Amino acid sequence: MPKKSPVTLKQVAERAEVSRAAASFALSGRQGVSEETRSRVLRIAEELGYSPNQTAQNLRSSRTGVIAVYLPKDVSTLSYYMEATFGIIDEAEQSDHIVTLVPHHRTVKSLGRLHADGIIMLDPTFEDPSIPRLLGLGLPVVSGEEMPDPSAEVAGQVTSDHVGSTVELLDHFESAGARCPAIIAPRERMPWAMSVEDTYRRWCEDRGLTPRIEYAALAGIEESTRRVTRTLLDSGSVDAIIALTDGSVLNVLTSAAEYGRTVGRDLLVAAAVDSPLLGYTDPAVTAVDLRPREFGRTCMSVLNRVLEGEGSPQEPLAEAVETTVVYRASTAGAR
Amino acid sequence: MPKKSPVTLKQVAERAEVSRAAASFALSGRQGVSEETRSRVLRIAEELGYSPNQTAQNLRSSRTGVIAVYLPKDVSTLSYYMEATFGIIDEAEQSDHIVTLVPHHRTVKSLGRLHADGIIMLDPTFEDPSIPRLLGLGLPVVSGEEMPDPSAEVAGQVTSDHVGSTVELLDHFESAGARCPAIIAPRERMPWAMSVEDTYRRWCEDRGLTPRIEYAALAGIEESTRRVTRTLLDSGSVDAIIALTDGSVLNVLTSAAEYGRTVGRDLLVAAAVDSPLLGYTDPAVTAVDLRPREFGRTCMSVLNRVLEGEGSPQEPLAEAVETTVVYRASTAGAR
DNA sequence: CTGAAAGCGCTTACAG
DNA sequence: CTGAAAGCGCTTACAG
Repeated sequence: MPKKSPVTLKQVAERAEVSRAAASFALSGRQGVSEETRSRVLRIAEELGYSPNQTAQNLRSSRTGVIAVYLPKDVSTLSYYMEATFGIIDEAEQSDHIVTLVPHHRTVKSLGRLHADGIIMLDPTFEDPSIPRLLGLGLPVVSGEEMPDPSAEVAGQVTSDHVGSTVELLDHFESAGARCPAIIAPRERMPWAMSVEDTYRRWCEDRGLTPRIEYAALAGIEESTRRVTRTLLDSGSVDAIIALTDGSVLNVLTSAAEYGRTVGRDLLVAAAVDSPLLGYTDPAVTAVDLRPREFGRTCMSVLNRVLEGEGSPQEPLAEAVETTVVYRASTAGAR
Repeated sequence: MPKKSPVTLKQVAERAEVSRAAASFALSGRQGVSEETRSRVLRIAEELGYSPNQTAQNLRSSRTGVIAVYLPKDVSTLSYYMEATFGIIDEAEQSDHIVTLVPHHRTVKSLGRLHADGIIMLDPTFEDPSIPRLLGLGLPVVSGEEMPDPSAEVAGQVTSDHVGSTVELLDHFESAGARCPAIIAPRERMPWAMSVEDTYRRWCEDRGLTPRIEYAALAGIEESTRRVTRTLLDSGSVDAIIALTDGSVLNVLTSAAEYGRTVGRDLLVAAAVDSPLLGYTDPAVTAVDLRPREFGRTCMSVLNRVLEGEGSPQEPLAEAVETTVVYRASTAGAR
């Protein structure tokens, strides 16, 4: 296939017998050109298959046309992030931005080469050294879930109601007969997970229960989840578990089986993040649907508003995305 | 944070008291500037935190700096694609490209606005209407796994040895005592899956066995996998199953349990794609490690060679990535 | 070894 | 209502 060189504005203008400026005005819908000329230019542009050179447009408007998305490390098994990323992509099309993923191994130096109009950080973690570096780039940042450092100057923030969903899950456990719920949280401390954790602690406190919290590292989450699940089950009394990630909950099921526990009857299990897998495990697992696609779209639409000048570091834009608990067999209870 | 406008070449040149051209030469390591001048320019660039404006460079060199990656639809649960994408990203940094994902809903029109230097298609499927459109853009394409239409003019192709790994799995089944293996393939026809299927058919034929093949759609793969697994188990004779995707194999495990079959003993199960989950299910599932990260890197390095002028539609570049079967408890066999 | 100039494709004040 | 010109930041032939 011969690399046909793309049609330029100049060619459209020549064919339409107007100046490039006039052609540009016609295409952009700007005033200053007669209706007749405009429609002619549009028709010719269509015929020629003209598509403006984004690079030139970007240079002219001194923007990059790029949105950088930063995900936590070691999350390839979590469909949440892929869904959220596609949500961002959907919305980014509206503002003619392309979306690129920031690799994790980046050094300070290579980060300096990251040219973007804005950054979306999903689930920023406390220990991640890239986060301050990314913030230091001086680009507008929208965080999906809270920033680990609340003083970080983000232009916008999108959150889910983890407090509400956690209370709902715990109340559901309780009404299904559980008396000693535990949670398994990611070792990497992320604000959303800590919010779940805090909510859980408070819920326990209100009832005079001792919280039972175990941590599993995201790198090798399967292995560590199995280990901590055993720890929880060894203790004997635990009768319900919330695993914070969708992948790890599978390992809770497996470990439970080894202990002769029947999930959904004498051990209730739920996940703080839903995934397509969880509807079809045995038993199917109750989980919180965080609507990752919508979450991603919301992050990007907030960023678009920021890029248009809304919000400020003092008054960051904030949005929340609805969540829903999806009840399945794993929390049916003994009755 | 005040949006500090980035340092330009002009500023570096002025500080170094040379022309922009000289500064450019110094930075690019090109001849035509004294060593002394070069080191001074480099030092000043460093001091000022200069980073060339990619957009301007791209415009100048009439490239976009963008690689578009196209994934099959409905694969968010498959870690393979996320890993492969990050592999592509790693390698794309070498050639100063950023990587963007192509959304699926794109119309012909919006595809026209896809400005990229090249396209990497992972696991192109037969029925996907976007594929001919993407090919029609006239950009160099590297396909990860074969193209559905072998006459499609791709500039490069990266494959895994599915024939070898499938035979290895089947032989392993056989030596573990299985006599009637079946496979569950994605309904969306992809060349790699068909290659597994063909290999399976031939393997059966060689032994006078009747092939047992069921199909599961990627959209809702969990549900359909359970259904077809039941179909296979209802028949009674099936004693081994290869599920082609990592997500669906979990549903095979679940369904098997419902039928009172003990996976790893009276039912052997394996997956044609490994994932971190499979090492920690109960039992752990034998699977083919396709080295997705390396696969992605290879796709991008092939594309880089194409962009540098290697290969041609008549003589596309071809690379293969090694695979390894990872043996786990699900195929241990009765002995 | 270095500088002045042209140009990548676009948009937008500024004159007419 | 339209055209000529400048400029986004860079690179590279072309003169000196």
